Amino acid sequence: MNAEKSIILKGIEKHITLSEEEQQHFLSLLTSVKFKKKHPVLQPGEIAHEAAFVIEGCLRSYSIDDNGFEHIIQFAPEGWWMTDMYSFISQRPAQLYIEPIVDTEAFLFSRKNQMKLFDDIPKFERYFRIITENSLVAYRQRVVDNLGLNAQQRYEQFCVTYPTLIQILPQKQVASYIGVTPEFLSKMKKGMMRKR
Amino acid sequence: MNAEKSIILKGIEKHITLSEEEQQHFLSLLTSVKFKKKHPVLQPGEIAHEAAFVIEGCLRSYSIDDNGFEHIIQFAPEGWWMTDMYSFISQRPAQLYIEPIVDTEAFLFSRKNQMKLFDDIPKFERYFRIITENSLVAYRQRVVDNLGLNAQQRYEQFCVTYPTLIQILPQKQVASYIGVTPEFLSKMKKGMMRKR
DNA sequence: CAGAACCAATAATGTAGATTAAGAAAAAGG
DNA sequence: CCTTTTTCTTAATCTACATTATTGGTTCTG
Repeated sequence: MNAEKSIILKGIEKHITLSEEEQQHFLSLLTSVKFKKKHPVLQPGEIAHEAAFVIEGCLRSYSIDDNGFEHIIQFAPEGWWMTDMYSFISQRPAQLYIEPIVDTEAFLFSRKNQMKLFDDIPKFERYFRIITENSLVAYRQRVVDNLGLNAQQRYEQFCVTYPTLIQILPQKQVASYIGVTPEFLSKMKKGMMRKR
Repeated sequence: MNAEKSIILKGIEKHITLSEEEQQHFLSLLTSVKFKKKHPVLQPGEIAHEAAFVIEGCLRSYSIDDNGFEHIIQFAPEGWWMTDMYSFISQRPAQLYIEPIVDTEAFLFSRKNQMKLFDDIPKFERYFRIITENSLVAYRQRVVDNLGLNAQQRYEQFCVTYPTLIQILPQKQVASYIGVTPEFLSKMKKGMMRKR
C-alpha cells in the first residue's frame, strides 16, 4: 500500500478498527487530485460535493465581506480534512472559497460515497462523529477567543496553537485569520520585540 | 408516554427511526432535572459529565475574560442540547459557565451512557453525528460573522437568526452574544429608529 | 410593598485597531 | 537573471466601539 493512503488510514484507526477489506473498500471511494497553488478548489455558489483530505501541501477556506476583505476561516495542512461543511452536509450552494496556498495533493471523498459508506460500514459514522466533535470544539474556541481576547492575545494564541503554520504562512494570512490588518500585525510584532 | 419525553424523541426521529424498545431504552438513560434561574449548572474547572436537553426554559453558556467581562457563547431554548462540548467529549475540566436564564426543566444524558448507547444501538451514532454537524456549521457562521460584519450587521443577523430569543432576552445578553457593550447596542438601536 | 438589585438610555471622553500612503524587501515567474 | 508582483514596515490620521458616569425605570425578593 502506498504512503498517501496509509496517512489517511492511520488517522482513522486512531478512532475505529478496520479489517483489511474495510480499509480497501474505503480507499476505493477516494479519488486522488492535485491542486495548483491559488487555483480555486471551491467558490461560493458552487456545491461542495466532496470533502478533501490533504496529503501534502495546505488548503485554506475564507469568506469575503461587503468591503472586499478576505477572512480566513480555516487552514488544512497535511492530515486535515477541508470542505465547506455547510454546503457538504446540505448540498446547497457554498458560502466559502477554498484555495491551496501551495501546490497541494489531496484525496476527495464525496458526500454521496460517505452516505453509502455509513450504511455499508456503520463504524465510519463514529469516525466522522468524532472528528466533527473535535472540529466543533475548535470553532467554539475561536468564538471564545474572538470575543474575549484582544489582537495581541489572539496572535499569541495562534502562535501556540499552530506553531508549524506560523513558519510557513505569509504574515498577512495570519492577520486575516486572527482578524486584524497586516499593518497592525506588523506594528504589534515590533512592539513585542521591544519588550524582550 | 408523557409530553416531555415525546419532545426529545420527535427531534431524534427527524434523523433516525427507532423501535418502541429502542425508544424506551434511550429514555431510561435520561434523568429529569429542574434548574432554578441563575443557579449555576456548570462552572469552569468542573467536568461536564452530562449534556442537557432543554424541555422548558432556556440555558446559556458563557466565558469570562481577563477583564471580567462575560461573553455568551450559546443559548439553548426548548428542544436544544447544551453542554461544554470540550469537557463533555474529553472529560477534562470545563472552560465555560452554564446557567439558566429562567427556571428551566431539562433531561440530563451522561457521556458514559452515550458511549454505551453507541455500542448498544449504533443508529444513535448517526443522530449525534448529524446534530454535531449542524452545530459546527452554526459556530462556523458565527466566526464568519464576527470577522466580516460590523456591530450593526451582527445585531441584524442575530434578530433574523433568533427572532424568538430577541423577545425574551434582556438587551445586555444580546450585546454580550454579538460582542458589544450594552451601551453601544442601545446607541445602535436609537440610530436604527431614526432611519425609519 | 419597600428596599435592593438589575436594566436601559444618554452623553462625554478615551483608545484599539483601521485606513491611507509610500517605500523597502522578498518572492515569483518567465 | 531581470521584471513583475506580492509582501512587509513605518507613520500619520481617523473611526468604530469602549469606558465612565449619571439618571430613571423595572423586576426581584424578603
